[in-house]
This record gives sequence, structure tokens and C-alpha cells, in this order.
Amino acid sequence: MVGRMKLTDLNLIEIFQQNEFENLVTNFREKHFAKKEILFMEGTGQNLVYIVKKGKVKIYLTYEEKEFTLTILEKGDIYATHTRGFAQALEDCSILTIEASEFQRLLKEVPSLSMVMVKVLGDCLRNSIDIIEGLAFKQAESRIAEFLYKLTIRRGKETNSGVVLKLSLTTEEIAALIGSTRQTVSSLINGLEKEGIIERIEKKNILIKKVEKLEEMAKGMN
Amino acid sequence: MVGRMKLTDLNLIEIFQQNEFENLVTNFREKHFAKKEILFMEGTGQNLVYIVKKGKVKIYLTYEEKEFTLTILEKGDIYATHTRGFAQALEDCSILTIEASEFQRLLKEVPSLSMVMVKVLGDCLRNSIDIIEGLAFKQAESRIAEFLYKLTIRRGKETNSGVVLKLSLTTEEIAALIGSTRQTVSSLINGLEKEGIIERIEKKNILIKKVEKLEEMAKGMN
DNA sequence: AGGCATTTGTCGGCTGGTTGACAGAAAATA
DNA sequence: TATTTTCTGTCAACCAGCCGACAAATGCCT
Repeated sequence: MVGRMKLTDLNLIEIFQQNEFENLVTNFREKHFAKKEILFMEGTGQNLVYIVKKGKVKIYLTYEEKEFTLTILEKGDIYATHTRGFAQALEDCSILTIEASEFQRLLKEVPSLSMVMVKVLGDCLRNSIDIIEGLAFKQAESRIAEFLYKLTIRRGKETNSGVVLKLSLTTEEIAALIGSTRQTVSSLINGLEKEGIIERIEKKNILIKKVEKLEEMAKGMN
Repeated sequence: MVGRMKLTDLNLIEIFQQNEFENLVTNFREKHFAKKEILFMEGTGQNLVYIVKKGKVKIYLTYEEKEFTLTILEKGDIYATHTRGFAQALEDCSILTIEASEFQRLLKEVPSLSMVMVKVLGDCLRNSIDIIEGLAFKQAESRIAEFLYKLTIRRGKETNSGVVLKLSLTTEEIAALIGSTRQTVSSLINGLEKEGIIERIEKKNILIKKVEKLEEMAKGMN
């Protein structure tokens, strides 16, 4: 889902509805998780593959009360417990699961499925390298700008007053996504508002007033 | 090759020598690159897949004279130009290349090959998440400790005076691998020596005196 | 409406790490 | 061997961003 942190842009659910994959879904088991529930934790032996059917799931790393959000999965996204990270439901959700070993069997039986997987993993890899780039080279301000910019491109709604972005994340959640702290994000975002680049409007919505400016900042040339 | 930054631990060269892949190699073209030569740059349209047959290749990101090394490929490692990053030969090397489109054709024809690719990409992904974890949570000192620790485990040679590590990297190259600067790495490593954890012996070789201590520091609990 | 919990803004103080600069050591080259 | 290049160590100055703390604002529940 969320801007630069998106792990893949293939929608597995849609793919599975295609001709050749038609009865593939029958191999999966549907599970439901309530908001805030943990879907899986890193390092617990069980190897499962998850496909999000409904809802949002946060994939994150933790370390001594700190948290870094790798991505937020949405409908059609896939993740496997043996990759790395923890998963938590951000809202009530339905998940299709399958044993990793079983999934591997499917991979063997349906060659084109593993081509899909190659694509999925390639996307994941490219995106995680984007994250590395941000952390290694860019300042918090650029990372926020990049985060907002990508979200704007993907989700921004054109209105008569400008591009509006519905941002259903707390300051702290944004901090976890860009690898910073609540306080820093707070003042940086306020800074953007003072510069007239964005403007908060009612209820977690922000109006992006200067998209180009955001884009430029995202590149990190300060 | 290099500790934590290793992208994959499958040796493609060996795999290709197996029965079922026997004549796969014939699809590749062998190229040679001299030390310091650039194999490919990010964003140049051409899509190639590279397999290292001989030598070492640095995969890195750059940004305004800065550099971050994602990994150093060795014999049997694979990389694709469309993933991300630049590639430079660290020593003279032989590379097997193939057009990405051609490679995709092979993937279709040889299903078990794409299973190998799923494994390779999975490894890459897991490793890049390790890098993210280091950058997001750990201090430079822990990252160096981790770097040395992993290298010790993989490459350290037991001798009568302790575990010896041949480190053919400059301070600056280490800095690029852990995401820091020459100066910081220099003083941190000297610190490790003063604490009696490591000891430089002749010619880029270091003696690891307290492996457990390194391991502990690598976890980042300061 | 009232009360509790979560979220946000904003301070200073502190610090890890970068930057630049320079000298000495080591290695490569002639 | 001499000379140039690369590499290493070590300073002091500076700063982005973290941390803790507190107050205000907002949202949520009964």
C-alpha cells in the first residue's frame, strides 16, 4: 500500500481469478484476524504463506521497543513467514494461508505460478533496496517528502482545491515507516505546512499544494 | 561474499553443472571485465542477467559522491540489471550473461530453474531486510561488529593463535558496506583493538581474539 | 456530558556521526 | 631507489535527530 514501502504491485487475488489459476484458491485456507491482532511473529517455526484478501496488514521489524515498518500489505499482496518480520492487522482482515511446503508443491505443479513469484519477489527486492537507499543517503525530511509524494501519486484524489490525500496514519506510524521518531516527523510535517507545500484539512486529510516541490525534496537535494 | 550483505547463498555455477541443467550454460555468453571496470549502471535500458564465474563484483548504490555497497558477488552469484544498483569489478572477472528476455524463456522451459530463482530472490530479500534492520536500529559500532562477526563465521581460519580473518578491504570499503564513513570506521576499529577484541596482524589480516564479544556487540545491546 | 486514552506540538539537552583538514604510513609506479 | 598515489589515524567543529518531559488537543466510550 504505502508509497515507497510497497513490497509488490501484483495483485495475487486477481491473478488467481484468471483462467489458468482458477482452482488454485481451493488449496488455501481462509483465516480472519481482528484489528491489532498479530498474524505471525518472526522466528516461530511455522512456515506459512499469506495472501491478503481483505484488510491491511503491517509488516514490521522490532528491536528494543523500536519499530520499523517495512510495508503495509493490502488486498492481493503476499507474504511468507520465513521472509522476515512480524505481521499485525491494522484493521479486521481476511487472509488466505497455505503451508509453505504445500505452496512449494503448487509451485512445482504450476510453473507459471513460480514465474509470478519471481516477479513478486523481484518487486519486493527492488522496494527494499529503495528503503535502504533512503536510510543510507537521505535525511528524514527527504524521506517524509518521498513518502508523501509517492502516496500522492498513487492515492491522491484530484479536487477543485488541489490534490487531497487521505492519510489514516498517526505521526508515530509515519515515523515507523520512514525510520524516524514521532517528534521529528511532527515538526518536519509542520515545517512542510509552514512552507505552504501541504495543508492539513479536516480529519487526517491533507491537501498537497505543491506536488513538484515535494517531488524535488524527495530526491534529497537540500 | 561479504558477511551480512551477502545477497544469496546458492551457487548457480554449481547448480548449472547438475544433471538437469546440464546444457543450460550454452545459453549464456561469457564476458570478461578488468578490475575496476563497471559491468553495468543503473537505469541504462539494457536488461541482462549476470552470473559470476570468476572474480568479485561490487553491487552498490550511489548518491552525490556517496556510495553504499549492497553486496559483493562471488563465484556462483547472480544479479540482474533491472533489480537496482551499479556493478563494478573488484578484480578481473569472468561473467556469464544472458538477455533478461532470453532468461525468462529459460524460466518457462525449465520449471525447476524458476524454483531456484524463487530461492535466490528470497535470500536476496531476507538479506536486504537485514541491512535495513542494521541501518534502522543499530549504531555504527554494532554494524561493524556484525560485519566482522559474520565474516569470521564464514571465512575465519582457525590457527593456533586464534581465528584469523583475511580482510582485503580498505577502511573506506568497509564504511560503504556498513553505511558509515571512513573516519568513523577507522576509530571504531581501533577502539575494538584497544578493547582487545581484535588485533591487526600483518597485511590486512586481523586476529579475532574474542568472537563471543563481537557476536554480543553485533546484537547491538550497548 | 464527562472522563479516560490516545495523539500531537514543542521545548532543551545531549550525542553519534559527519565533514574537512592535515600528517604520516603504506603501497604502487616509475 | 625515488616519487607519486592511496590509505590510515586523528583532530576539532558542527549538526541532525533522538530522548524525556510536559501541555494541549483530539478522539472514544459509557
